[in-house]
Amino acid sequence: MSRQMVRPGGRSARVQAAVHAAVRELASEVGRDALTVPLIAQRAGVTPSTIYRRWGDLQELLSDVAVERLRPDTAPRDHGGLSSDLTVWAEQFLDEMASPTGRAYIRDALLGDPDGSNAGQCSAYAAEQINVILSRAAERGEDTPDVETVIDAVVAPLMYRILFRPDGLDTSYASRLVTGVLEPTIR
Amino acid sequence: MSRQMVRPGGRSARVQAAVHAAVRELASEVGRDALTVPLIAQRAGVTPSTIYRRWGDLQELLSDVAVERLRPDTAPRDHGGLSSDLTVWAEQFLDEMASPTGRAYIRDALLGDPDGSNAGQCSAYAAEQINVILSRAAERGEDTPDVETVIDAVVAPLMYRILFRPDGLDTSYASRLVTGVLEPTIR
DNA sequence: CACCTTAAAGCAAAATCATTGCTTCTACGA
DNA sequence: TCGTAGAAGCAATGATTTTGCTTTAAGGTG
Repeated sequence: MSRQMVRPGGRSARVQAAVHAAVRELASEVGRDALTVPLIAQRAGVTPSTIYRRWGDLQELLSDVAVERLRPDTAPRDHGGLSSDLTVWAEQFLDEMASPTGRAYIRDALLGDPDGSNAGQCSAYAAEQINVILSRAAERGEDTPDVETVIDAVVAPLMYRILFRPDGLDTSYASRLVTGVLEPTIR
Repeated sequence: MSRQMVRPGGRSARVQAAVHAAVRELASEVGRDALTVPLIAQRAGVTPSTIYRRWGDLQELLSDVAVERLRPDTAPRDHGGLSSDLTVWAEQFLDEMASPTGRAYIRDALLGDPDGSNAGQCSAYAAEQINVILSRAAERGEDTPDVETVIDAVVAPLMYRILFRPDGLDTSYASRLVTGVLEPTIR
């Protein structure tokens, strides 16, 4: 019943692809805020009622598209050590997510998401990336925190600030968080 | 130009109060998702165009109301010690925010918020509460972390999970986070 | 391979919502 | 007390959303 569970390869899949493509195209042409269901439908060669019946409303559609765009397209780079792997990853995560575009995607993903599954997917992407980094480090014999710890200590603070306090964020904050989780000290 | 900066005591203030009240009443009567601008306008004894002119759209109005409802109505209770003060506060914070109602308010606050000021206000509320707790502890001579640290280590993880992974949250998670920030240990 | 079944898409009308120009009201300052 | 300007009301217009019904096509069955 999930929106991703359409009959693959059939007309439904074509419509989904066309609609998603239309959203991405129009978002870059006329801007995220000018999107409307009828506009998207026209570009996708589809009737508006199809979109309303499948996605419910514009927000849910945008949420779907946002999750798709927030999926990492590549495994985190290997820099030969846990510390640099995590630092680079966190800095890049912050860069991408704190940009106006990134914030818009995050908000879209959170918004049209009654059951929280889309937001959960975003979190799962981050967890997966971190898991890759930690597993690699463990194979090297490094001592590693577990994924949940990194999420609490790095991802959560980054996300919190991106969403609630977008000012004064820079990459040094990300690296400080990573340092904090990797080198626990007595305060 | 902020929405709070209306002429106090005049007609504008009455309208604002009536509209906010209408939103709260209707939200509990027909449910958050059934709210529409015309419905709210009718209940508030106001024309829809007034709402559109003043707030722009439904989302911004809901964002305003949400921030108002997320404002703590009371200072955190004093339990005589930093650890219990913070633990109780964090558990209550989680309770309120993780409920369906609380999540809806958070999302609304984040949503209709082009400039991020409403979300920033929410964060400021939490920071203020924590500041009260920490100041009290400092006066007692307790050793305290600073507000930013508590936000990173307690508030951010709670918020992250509320927003991105609403499943499997319980009060013990909140107290674990508090313990973590107050009693730093070498992992 | 032809035929059924059914989920999804198209179509079009109706309802609802959003926008806007213009008028009227009222709080505030001189 | 009066003038002014910001805010609200009103009403017409335009856009979006919803809905009943029809048509299409994917996937299963004999």
